[in-house]
Amino acid sequence: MTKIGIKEIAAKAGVSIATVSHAFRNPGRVSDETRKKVLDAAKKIGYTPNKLAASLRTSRSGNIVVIIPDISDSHNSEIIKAIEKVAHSRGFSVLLGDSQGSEEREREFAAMTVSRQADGIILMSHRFPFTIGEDALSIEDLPPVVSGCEVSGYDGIPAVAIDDVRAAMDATRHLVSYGHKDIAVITGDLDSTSSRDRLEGFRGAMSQAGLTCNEDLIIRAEYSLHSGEVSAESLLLNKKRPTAILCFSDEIALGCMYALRQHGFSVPQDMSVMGFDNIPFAKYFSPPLTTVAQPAEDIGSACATTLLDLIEGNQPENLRNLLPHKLLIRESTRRLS
Amino acid sequence: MTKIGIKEIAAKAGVSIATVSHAFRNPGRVSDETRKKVLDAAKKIGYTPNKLAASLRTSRSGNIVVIIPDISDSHNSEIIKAIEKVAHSRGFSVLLGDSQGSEEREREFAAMTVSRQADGIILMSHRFPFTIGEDALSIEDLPPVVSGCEVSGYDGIPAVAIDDVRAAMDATRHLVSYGHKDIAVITGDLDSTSSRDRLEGFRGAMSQAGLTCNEDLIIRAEYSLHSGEVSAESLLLNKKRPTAILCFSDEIALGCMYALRQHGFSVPQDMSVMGFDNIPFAKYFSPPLTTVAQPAEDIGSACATTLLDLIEGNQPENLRNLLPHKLLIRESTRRLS
DNA sequence: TTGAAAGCGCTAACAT
DNA sequence: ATGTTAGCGCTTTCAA
Repeated sequence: MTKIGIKEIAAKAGVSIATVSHAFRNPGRVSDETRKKVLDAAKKIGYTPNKLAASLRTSRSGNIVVIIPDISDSHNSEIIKAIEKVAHSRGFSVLLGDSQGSEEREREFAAMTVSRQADGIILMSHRFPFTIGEDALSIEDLPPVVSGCEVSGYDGIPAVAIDDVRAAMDATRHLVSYGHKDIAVITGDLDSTSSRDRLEGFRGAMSQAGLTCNEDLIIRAEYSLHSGEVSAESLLLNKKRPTAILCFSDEIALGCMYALRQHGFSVPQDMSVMGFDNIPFAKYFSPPLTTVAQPAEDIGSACATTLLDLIEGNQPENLRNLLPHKLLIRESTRRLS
Repeated sequence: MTKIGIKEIAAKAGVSIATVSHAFRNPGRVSDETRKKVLDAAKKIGYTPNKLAASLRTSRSGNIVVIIPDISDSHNSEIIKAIEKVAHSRGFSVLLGDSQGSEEREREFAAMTVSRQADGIILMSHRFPFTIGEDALSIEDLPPVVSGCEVSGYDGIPAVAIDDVRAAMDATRHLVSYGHKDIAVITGDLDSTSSRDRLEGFRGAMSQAGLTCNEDLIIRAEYSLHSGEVSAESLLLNKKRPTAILCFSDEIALGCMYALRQHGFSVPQDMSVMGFDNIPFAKYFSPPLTTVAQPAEDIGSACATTLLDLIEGNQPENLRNLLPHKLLIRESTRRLS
């Protein structure tokens, strides 16, 4: 099979390569007749443009990379699915940057913009993968980046998120309204702004309610089933037991409920448990999980839309796009009587 | 900031551009001294090679695309995570091809190989996204493809999978050994070989046990929580109720248990439920789900390894790579007494 | 409306 | 060991 490119089509259609190129991407600049001729020739000969060559020429790869700590986390995979959907609809492809929490990998993925493999970055990690100066970059010539989870310390970059402080307050108030006073919390990584904000919201709501937080009941964990399980166990060792546990992710909450069950506690009779995210499984669990829903799909879409706008040269009007959260009261929390 | 490329480094280091190129990719062909000079210059000036240009020249994008019906399905996301891991370790990037079940999208993603955006395809969907002849391709010049889930009808392409027939037999035998005779099954899409194979395994094991399958108890569904829920409800309408339900995915099983609970049935007291896959949540569920574990991570790694070998010109020795499954008996099935 | 021609930044013969 | 040079396949002025 002889290699086929724009040249072969040009020959076949009896036009110049420039015309072939135009026929494909600037249909307006060629007569309908020639365009048809070209398209026919292309179809007949089975031609697909080499996107690499076009990308090199235009310095536009048509790819975006999404840097995400763990793609198998349910909440994350919902988001990335939404990202892919809008990217695809706008002619972009998405490169998967599962960093497994490693900063080095995050930087490698981020570097794909400088090696021209990607035109922009969606950052679902809390670290910023460039060092101004050291990467020989000034802040102006950072590649297009949007954060989907509140990067710490870089105010210039657009971010999409929920209001974590208020979301955690809402969650806490729910527990308080159910009569809980001894409330434990299992956080995510406190390096991330979102976890810190949620903790702040929790403390705020507690103090507004005139309740004191018992610091021994605040466990720092990771967003995973296993971490939830382990954390719950350590909580059970505490001499002062909580009556409710607020978990900063549904996976944590589910792991937590598992551990509780293993140790003979039933939820919500013996202890109330709340999650965060509203992953699809939350509703199906037994008991169905009370949680603060994040609009995962909207977050993903908004990230992608913002990034693509940025790539296409439109600054977003507001850098902080706060999406609404929603308290979902199901059956894992109960009113203390 | 002036545009910087290999030329600038060459100038800065006082060598030719060929030498710069070699310094980066054929370290053996330059003296240590010059190489150091080049690397220093590159570092000082903040240079990263333009991979697009290299790709165009070598016709190797360094990308693979994974076509998958739903990336937010837990089992799938485990697999894709493993794929990403080995791809990354071998210097490849992965393009996400979430097809949402659409054949058209699958073809679009597959076409990324012909437009040179990807060097190969991992197919987690059961449809083959090329039509020999129509895509003006003969079977020889298909791009490198490996299937992670038994594509129907294309024997030539390497596949990685478990032995679905035997896996389903093992599952069925477990149920039978627990005294179940009226066993329902909720399948996945029967267009897929794996679902059909599982069904075949089920029937085989039933007949080996001298039991007859009640066709009314075989429900065709999709691999999702919701589909499991709906299917279980339709099962409950049946006049002859099963004592056990074999689900062809854990998500189906979890959805199924939810529906059962909603209707006042408790698992496993009133009905036994089994899943397939062993997604991380399976163990954490209440009751913990009895299931047939698939080695998701190994499947992903094997797919990626095979594909990359293929891309690098090595034919795999065997086209069918069958990985072991494992029966995991937990608490969602009970012995009939 | 169409075509000629100059690259995009790099790789890899081939020559020195 | 290093340099010269001819492209990879396309886009895009600029001129006809």
